[in-house]
Amino acid sequence: MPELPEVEVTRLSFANRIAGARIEAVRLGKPLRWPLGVLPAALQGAVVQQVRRRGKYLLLDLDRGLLLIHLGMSGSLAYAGALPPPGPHDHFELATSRGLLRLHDPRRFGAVVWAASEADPVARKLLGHLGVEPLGDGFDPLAFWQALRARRSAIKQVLLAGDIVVGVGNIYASEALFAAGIQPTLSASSLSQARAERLHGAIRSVLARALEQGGSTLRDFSSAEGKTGHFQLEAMVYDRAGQPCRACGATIQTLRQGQRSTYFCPDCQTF
DNA sequence: AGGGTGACCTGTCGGC
DNA sequence: TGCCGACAGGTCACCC
Repeated sequence: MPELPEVEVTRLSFANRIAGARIEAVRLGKPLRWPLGVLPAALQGAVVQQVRRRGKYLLLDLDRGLLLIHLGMSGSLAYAGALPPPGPHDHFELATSRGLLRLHDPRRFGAVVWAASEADPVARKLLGHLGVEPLGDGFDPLAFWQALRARRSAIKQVLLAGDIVVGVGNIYASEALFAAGIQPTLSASSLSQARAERLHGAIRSVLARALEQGGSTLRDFSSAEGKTGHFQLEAMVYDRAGQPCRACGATIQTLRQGQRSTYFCPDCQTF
């Protein structure tokens, strides 16, 4: 479910409410990804100071260390004063002085990892290679083009790799490439400066619009306060194979890149 | 180092 | 109805 917009929507939906909460108990379900050490008993009694986001990771800053939460493919958080009894896919829960924070993740590709700090090797392994934040000041058009020039893979796969720019997943990669008029199979290194700058703008505008719409809810995504997203209703290409392009009427096509589906318009994406 | 592949998991859907 | 393969919002370890 979660690309940058969904993760950010999730963050915004509980960050203010959980700030200052003291962790009173931890409940674990089945193991998630990267069981990097057992969550330390020190978690108990720790106070959540703020919630940040880096790429698709949520970072809960505690008064001792930080908790990295990744939603994987199927994860979502819920945060409320009370929640229904945990189900078979609820694999992590914090009981705090201000309510319950629960991770629901059927496929268990998500992760909850504690690190002493961001300099901790555990945190660096997960965050250290990440590219720039697409909605931040560090996402520069010229630097983006120069980074792309060094990569011979297909532009779609370079976007997904996340080491140049973070947060763009399978939905928004297809959408941004459509908005920029670029064929997903084009080698990243062959983008002109003008096209790279257009893609830079497209990534920003697509992610910002998705954020405004509360993210995309394809199956079961919802924010920590239970709200679903609506961006999927205005997707131009994602999950629209065989349907007419909303811009030109041509039939939306699909192909596989790195075992992921890519959607594109053969008439609008010609560069 | 960049690039390609398989692996991790569970649920759902379409076809036979 | 039942079974079986393909596919689903991500990312890492592992090869060359």
